[in-house]
Amino acid sequence: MESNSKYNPSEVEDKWYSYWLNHRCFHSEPDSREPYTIVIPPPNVTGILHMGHVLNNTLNDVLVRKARMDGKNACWVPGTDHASIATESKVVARLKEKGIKKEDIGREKFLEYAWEWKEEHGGIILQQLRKLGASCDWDRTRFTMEPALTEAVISTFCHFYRKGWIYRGVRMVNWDPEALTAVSDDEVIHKDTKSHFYHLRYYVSDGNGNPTDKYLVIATTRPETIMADAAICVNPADERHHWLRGKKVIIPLIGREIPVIEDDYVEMDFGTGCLKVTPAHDAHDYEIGLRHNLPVLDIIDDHGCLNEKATILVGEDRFAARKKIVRMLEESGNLEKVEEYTSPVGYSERTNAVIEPKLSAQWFLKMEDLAKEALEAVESGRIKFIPDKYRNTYRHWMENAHDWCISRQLWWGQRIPAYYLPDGQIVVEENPELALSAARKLDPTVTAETLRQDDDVLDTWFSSWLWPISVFDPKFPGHPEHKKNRDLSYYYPTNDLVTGPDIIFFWVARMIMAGGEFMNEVPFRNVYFTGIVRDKLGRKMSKTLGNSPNPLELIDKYGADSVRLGMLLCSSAGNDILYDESQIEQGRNFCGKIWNSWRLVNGWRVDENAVQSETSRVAVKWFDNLLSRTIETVEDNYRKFRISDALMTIYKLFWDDYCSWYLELIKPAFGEAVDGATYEATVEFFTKLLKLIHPIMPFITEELWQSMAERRDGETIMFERTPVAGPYDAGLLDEFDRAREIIVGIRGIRAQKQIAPKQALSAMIEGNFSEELKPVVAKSAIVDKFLDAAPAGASVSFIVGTLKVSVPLEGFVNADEEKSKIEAELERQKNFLAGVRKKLSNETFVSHAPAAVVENERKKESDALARIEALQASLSKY
RNA sequence: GGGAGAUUAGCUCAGUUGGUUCAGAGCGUCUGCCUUACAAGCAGAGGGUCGGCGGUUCGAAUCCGUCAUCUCCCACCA
Repeated sequence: MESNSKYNPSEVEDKWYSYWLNHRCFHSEPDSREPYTIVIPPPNVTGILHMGHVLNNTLNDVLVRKARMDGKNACWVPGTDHASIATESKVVARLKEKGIKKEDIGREKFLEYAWEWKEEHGGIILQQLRKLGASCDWDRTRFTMEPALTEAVISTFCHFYRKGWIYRGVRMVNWDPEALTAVSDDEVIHKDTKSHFYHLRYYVSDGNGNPTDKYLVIATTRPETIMADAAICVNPADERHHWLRGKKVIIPLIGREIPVIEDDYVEMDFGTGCLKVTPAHDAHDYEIGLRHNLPVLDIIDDHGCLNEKATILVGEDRFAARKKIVRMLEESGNLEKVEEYTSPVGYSERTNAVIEPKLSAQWFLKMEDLAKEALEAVESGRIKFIPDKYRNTYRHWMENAHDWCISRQLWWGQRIPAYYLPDGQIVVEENPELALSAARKLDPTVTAETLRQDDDVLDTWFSSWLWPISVFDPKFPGHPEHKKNRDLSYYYPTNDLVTGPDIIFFWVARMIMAGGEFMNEVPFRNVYFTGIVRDKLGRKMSKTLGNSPNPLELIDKYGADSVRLGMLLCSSAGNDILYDESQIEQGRNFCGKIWNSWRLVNGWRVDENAVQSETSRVAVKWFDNLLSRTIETVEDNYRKFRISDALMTIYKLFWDDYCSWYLELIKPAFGEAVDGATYEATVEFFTKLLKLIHPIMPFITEELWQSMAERRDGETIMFERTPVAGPYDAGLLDEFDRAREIIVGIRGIRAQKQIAPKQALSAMIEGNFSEELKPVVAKSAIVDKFLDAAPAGASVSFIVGTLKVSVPLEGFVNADEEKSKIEAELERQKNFLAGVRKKLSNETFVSHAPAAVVENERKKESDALARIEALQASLSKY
């Protein structure tokens, strides 16, 4: 086989991905094996791949490929999320380009456009994931808004409605008076805005609706809302206002009486300590209104203009009204003063209009019971969070869970299956036909035309919380048949979920709830939380900063394996990832190293009759033991989800131990052949290394594995078994480490004294050093002779553990220099000894510390003494 | 304002229940090498009183207190 001197990922990656697809290597069907299941966190259907996806899906793929090689029936279900808000705004923007407003074309036509857009651009991200090497079972690809899943979602709504957990309630929404729609909290941008703080006098009523000469002062930024005031509120602990208890005050200009109430919400040292309560136009005020049973008076219409309930300035825009009313208040003597004031004001992301808090009817799902069970699932350890710290966050939220507002004022999504009779009664049914017949039972005159379906759609999370269930069985999850579903009963619960901590409540918690409600079983065992990918300056990646690289360009430039490795290198669980292209370069370098290490071995001439050298024999034995120990470490890393540690462990094994030490030891001299035994061992080691790193670097490992031998069509490294750790001799590994230290020491002397690498040296090793490893030292450090007795001339010596290594260097050594070096080392050792002895002479230490610790101190003492003796012997020569 | 977490080498991070020869890794840095797999490489070297102060302990990077700085989540203040 001929191999290029450089690894070229672009030639290799598409070839093997097609090969895997053609042989359906990613496809899974239930069988007798243990399943290993992951469902993808579904990316937005119109999304494109960014670095966060790369991180998340690389981790998913590593876990899936590892499980597959562990012999499990691995299944990774891909799919996309309809993402109602994000997708709808994209479609709206696209229509806007054509000069079309969504209100003008109506719901049905809009949805046609939206589906068109989805068919055209949807799922691009799934294509992009293939470039990364993701081993998803593409036959199982799902979409949260596909008909079957939509049915499940609708049935789920009906289920909870019938259970009495879904109710209609009033809530403050962010109203965009220009777009005439409610927008989500995420779409509101808070900007510090200069405005004014108006101090207004409210005169106390005499009890008959007439003002007295006493008054209180409130401070407000929105004087145009005073007509909607329902009360004045003060803090009960605020003695300045106790005289107002039980009093009523009169709203300026309109003369309406409102009570003075007390509530802890009011800050005593903010403003004047008096708050005007306007339940219809402020979320907090609404809450206070509920507590004190205040009336709600809505004086602003959908366009942001005052309506007839305001009684004055009717029809005026809210900002125009503000200017006018200030003048009116000034004229009436109610305006005490005006302050400059800067406060955060919410603006619509889409229209930049100032958001108006507006009360509207919304649908809610009761969280109490669901949250309780979902909390227990994590507290009991049935679900593990990695890292564990997120349990606190989760607990805090679950103990304070508000009811879930599940309605959204959008069109792209699953429409709420609630139907209104003309008289306002509501029926909730799975489809319009059922709804009509249910409605007719209440009112026989109802027709399909007069029965009106709710305009809102369901929150996207109301479909994605079913994801781990519905990808396997899209029937309504509460359906009695669903437990018989072969896929669902085999694959559910899934094993691991990899996701970001930002959606722990939106998604993770709710999947746990749905699992508990419908399956009586958690949806996954482990949740691995990734960090957020940031640039190397720690900034979030964003389009506006332009600091987000295009993953596809990176894959093009460096190869998918390099990108995967680069991402994993810096990704300990739960920590933010500071991405830097140099990490991907490191991945590319590693690919080169792997590639070239095989070129070396593959280029050797093998002589089956040659006798294995002692060096090679020891090297093979050592690496075999090391491989076993390292595999054990790697398995442990995987068990603890320490993926970057697993990677680093293999990386060092491959590069340092295998390439730099092992291959250099067994490398035949120029022109010579390698013996058969060594060659076979080396090929086996290399094969194991490829398998170990395959889950992380699937492409290069497949390419090399395929090229190493004749493979049958359809064979793949993907289905090879993870190498297993055999027993190993820890003593041998330790002794080899000592040999390495000796070698590094001698090389260091060589570098320091500028002795040519090829010039052989002799050395004396004093102490108990394995005879077996002397050939290793000889070869790696270019030592041609081991001396038994101290040489007469000048030499340089150093200490490794309890061994003393001396290298005779007549002619290279400055005696004074060496002497002072030894003296310095002697001094250091004496200080060390003194420290150890101080500890040992401390009676409390000896009596309190465990015996093993004391014993170790004694060992330190005797070792130090031995070293001191050796150093003094060297010194005596000078 | 409430909550959570962090601070260890120039950078990014490990450091498992306090105790294994004066704290580890990767990258970067410095020095020397075109040594017949790889200069995207090889060999070698330097680099930290573990954020400050105080405490517990025979013993603290590790436990407690406190201060400082940073990050994230939630609420954003009439």
